[in-house]
Amino acid sequence: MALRFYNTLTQELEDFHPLVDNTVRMYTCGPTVYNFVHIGNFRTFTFQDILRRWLSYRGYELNHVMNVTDVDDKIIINADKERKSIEDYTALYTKAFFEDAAALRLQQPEHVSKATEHIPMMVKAIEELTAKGCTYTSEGSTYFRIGSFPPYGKLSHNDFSGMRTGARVDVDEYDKADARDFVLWKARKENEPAWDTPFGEGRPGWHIECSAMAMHYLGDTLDIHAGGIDLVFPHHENEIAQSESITRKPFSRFWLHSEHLHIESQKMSKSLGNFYTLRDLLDLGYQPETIRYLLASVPHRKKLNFTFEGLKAAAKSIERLRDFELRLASSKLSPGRNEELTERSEAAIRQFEESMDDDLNTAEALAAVFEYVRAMNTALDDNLYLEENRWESARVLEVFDSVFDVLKPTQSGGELNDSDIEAKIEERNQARKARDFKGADAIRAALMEKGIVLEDTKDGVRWKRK
RNA sequence: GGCGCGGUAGCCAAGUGGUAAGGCAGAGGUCUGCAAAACCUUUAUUCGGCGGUUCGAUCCCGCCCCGCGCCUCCA
Repeated sequence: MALRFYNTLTQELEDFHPLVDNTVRMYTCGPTVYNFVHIGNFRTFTFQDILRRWLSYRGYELNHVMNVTDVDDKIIINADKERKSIEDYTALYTKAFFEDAAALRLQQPEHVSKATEHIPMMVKAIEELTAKGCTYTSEGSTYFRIGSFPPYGKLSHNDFSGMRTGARVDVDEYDKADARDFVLWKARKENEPAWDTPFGEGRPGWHIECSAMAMHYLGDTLDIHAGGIDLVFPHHENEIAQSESITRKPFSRFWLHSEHLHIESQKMSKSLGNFYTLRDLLDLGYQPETIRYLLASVPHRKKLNFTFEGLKAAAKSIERLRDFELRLASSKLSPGRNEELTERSEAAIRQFEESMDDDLNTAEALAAVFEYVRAMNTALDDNLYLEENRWESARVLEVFDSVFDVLKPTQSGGELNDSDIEAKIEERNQARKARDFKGADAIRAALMEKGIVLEDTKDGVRWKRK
């Protein structure tokens, strides 16, 4: 089965191929850096990371642009409250965002583009729109005239004809000709950052930022545009209106949207106050990869209900896979190859690939891995697993981890280094040999105290960090 | 009201017109000096409700109930 994605634009699953050569031109809406982003936001960024990794796995080159919105209403208000400059204020949260993203093992897009560094591209885009008669000005601000773009609503599948009015409608503090119109350029206000342009001093509206930067780096037509589902309307709809009005070409071939992270059956959001940041969860003692696993384990088009029970389950799931990895590495195996297991390994990879190809069905892909692990454990128990099968299983885990990236522990730390631990274990083995179980148990307990778990197996003692 | 998504075991959740993946938790077992850990087995006659289509529906259609999202900023 070919790689396919559900496209919000067509509301269908479609086979995916890049338009030009082997490179996927992709744009994703990044954070607005007015605060710490929460793990609901990171669900979307984790989805985008899984998408990236799977496209890479499938042999495509990536040209991925993510914006950072570093000038907007909230930023201006918050920075003012804290009496910081916009630059200092956004620098803080931009840094925090990328630290958190790194902790979650999110790959960096090829281009991270800050809005404030791309004002000329936005100005050019607005001028082009004006030349095409798609704009008007009102009280110093420039607006996009929705009436000039008949397909408006094609992404969100909304029919806006009922809202079409000739009357002037006052919405917010701006004066628009039509309720649907949106601002391209906001007139300068007192104490706000502003850029001088042919159409007046001011700052960009949110939507033009993404259109301008996407087209600047990726050309007229993108292969994929992705973001959270709440951006479908109006943000992505507006991007289409702007870009396609300029180019008269499709702005993006595929639109991929991820569902929300819920908490107690409600959208996790800043405004509801029901959110956790990554830092919150790390402070509670959870590992970043546990959160990554949880966010990645449910397919992106499904709502995911966040619970601490779910988080603990994620941690245990990772542990099960790491235990298998450790068992593989530490088992004494007879020489040879079990062909049946070889086939089983190939089948596992095939199932994993087919699941991921199917609109990134991570839940099904995980099932393939866990079924495989159980089968191999059983074979190990029954001494049917042979030396030559070892690398095949390693390959299965490698494929899995090239996407999920959770097997390597984040903390290699702890007070004891490996050789200290090995020495203690040897000490305990001597005590056991001498039937000094009290002494042996004391060593075991001391290690346990430091987070080192010992397992007595038929192949000797195995240990891991808890 | 319009548009969109969903309701599957205690929890998180796949999935298919032919009789329910996987993970966690629970129960049993194996291993062990004991333990822990690990591993194995097991757990839904049933997929929100009612009709319909069909030889057969959890999966298709209709209606209803419930939850969520967007329609203003929002991942």
